[in-house]
Order: sequence, then C-alpha cells, then structure tokens
Amino acid sequence: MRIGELARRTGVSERSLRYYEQEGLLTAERTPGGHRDYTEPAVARVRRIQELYAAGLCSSKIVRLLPCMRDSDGGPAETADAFLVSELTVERARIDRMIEDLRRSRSLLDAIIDTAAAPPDRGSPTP
Amino acid sequence: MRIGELARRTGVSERSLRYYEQEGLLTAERTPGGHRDYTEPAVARVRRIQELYAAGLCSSKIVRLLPCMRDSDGGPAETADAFLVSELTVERARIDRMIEDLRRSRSLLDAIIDTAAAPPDRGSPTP
DNA sequence: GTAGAACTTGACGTCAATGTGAGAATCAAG
DNA sequence: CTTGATTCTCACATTGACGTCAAGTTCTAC
Repeated sequence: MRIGELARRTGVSERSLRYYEQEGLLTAERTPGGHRDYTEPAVARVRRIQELYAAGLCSSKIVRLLPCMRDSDGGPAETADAFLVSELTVERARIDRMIEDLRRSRSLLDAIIDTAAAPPDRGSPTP
Repeated sequence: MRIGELARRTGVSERSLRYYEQEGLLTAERTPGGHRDYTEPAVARVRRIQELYAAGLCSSKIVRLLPCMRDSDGGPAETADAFLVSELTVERARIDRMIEDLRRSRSLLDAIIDTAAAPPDRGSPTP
C-alpha cells in the first residue's frame, strides 16, 4: 500500500511516516518511480511505534528496541543485548513512575470534578 | 524562602520557577530589592505543578485548575465552572488512555527483557 | 564598605516530533 | 497524451518547557 493509505489506516500523518523512515523505524519498498510501497505488517508496526512514543521513548531507543519485538516484520525476533536490557529496565522504571504520577493526577482531577458536581456548599455548613 | 532554596527543595530549576511565575502558576512576594520571596506552601504547589505537567497538561490548563485544588495556597478552594469541568473530564479520559498505553508499552518492555533474561534459544530446538 | 554569592530581566538556543509549503515527478484513469 | 490525484524531496517553521549566557542589581558576611 502507499503512504496515503497507511496514513489513513493508522491515523498517523504522511509527514510522520516519512520521518519514521528517516529515523530508521520503518522501511518500505519503492515503486520504479520512487514511491513508497508498504507491506501489510507496516500497519501494526506504526501502531507500536506510536505506543512507544506515547510511552516517552525517543526514536533512537525505539529503533534499537523494535527488532527485539515479535511479529514486528515477520522475521525472527532478535534478543536484546545486555546493554539494551539495562536501558530498557531503566525505561520500565520510568514508565512505572509515570503511571504513578498519572494516577495521582487522575485522582486530583477526579476530586475537582466531583467537588464541582456536588451541590455548591455556600457559606452555611450543614446545620 | 528565596528561589535558590525552593529550587533545591523541589528539584526544579530556577529557570522553571521563573517560568512558572511568568505563566501565572506560581506567585511570590518580593523583597524591597526585587528578589522573589516564597512562602512555605510554594513547595507543595511546585510539586503539584510538576505532576500535572507530567500528566501532559499544558500551563494554560494548569493555571485554571490550580485554584480549584485544596491546600494549594491555604485559601478556600474555588469550584470549577462547568466549562472547566468539561475540559477536565476530557483530560481525565486522555490520562486514562495514557495509562492504558503505558501499561501496554510496559508489558512490551517486559517481554523483551524477559526474553533476553531467558537462556538464548539458538538453532536446535528442545530435542 | 566591600567582596562574592545569589538574584534580577532579557534574549536567544535547544530538542524532538510534526506542520507546512514549494516545485517537480509519478501514478491511475479516460 | 492528458489530466488530476498522489507522492517525491528539501527546507524552513512551530511548539512548549526549559537551558544558557550576559550584564546589571541585591543580599549577606566580614
């Protein structure tokens, strides 16, 4: 499929897809004229890339991480070397902290929303 | 306390603290000479600001949200108006999605780390 | 009063993922 | 062949929360 279709199916802009290629995250065959021609697994791959970006990983981390994932492109999964593993362990800890922070922020918002939903308590406290 | 101490106690750079003030997130008295003089609750406030930034809220959202929080500066908490509540509800949903994404990414990393930790399965499958 | 640390404002730089626009080339269909 | 949609590359702009440097002022301790 070509870049427009991939963009529509993944919800990722064409610009970003080209950027992913530039960063080595995504590859594509080329038509004789030079247009990108993506295979079907590219859809799943792009979704995973987005997830990892959302998790706060930068492209250089992702590019080393992707080959270690199953089903990334049909090929057998590489095994992460010790250095990558140690980096990923750090990232995992960071993600855990992020989740904790998000939980706190979530309950903060909850409290505010609940307070606003409750009948506004003006002046005279429950008699 | 002055900006240096607040920076040390919160782990936030002086630059950021001035930026928070510029964005209306944080206020301070001034000494006769113009130096910022923070009160004790500023510490907690800065921490909360950081949490909300970590949750992906931008300064303009945070600045409207802070007055609705308890203990932010000792004053009574304002109640969020309907518009803010609707925005916060959207943010809360976004945070929920973020947490879900993070969980997925976390288990992705987990799988890779576990695979690398397991004895590398080279060629000859269990005879 | 004076040295040096801490602070001030202001302006410009950074970073990483994208947006955006120009101008040329390619593709699919009639 | 032609037209119009799509894609190409290249390059510059944007965003937001900061880093960083400069030149000047204030505070603190002696």
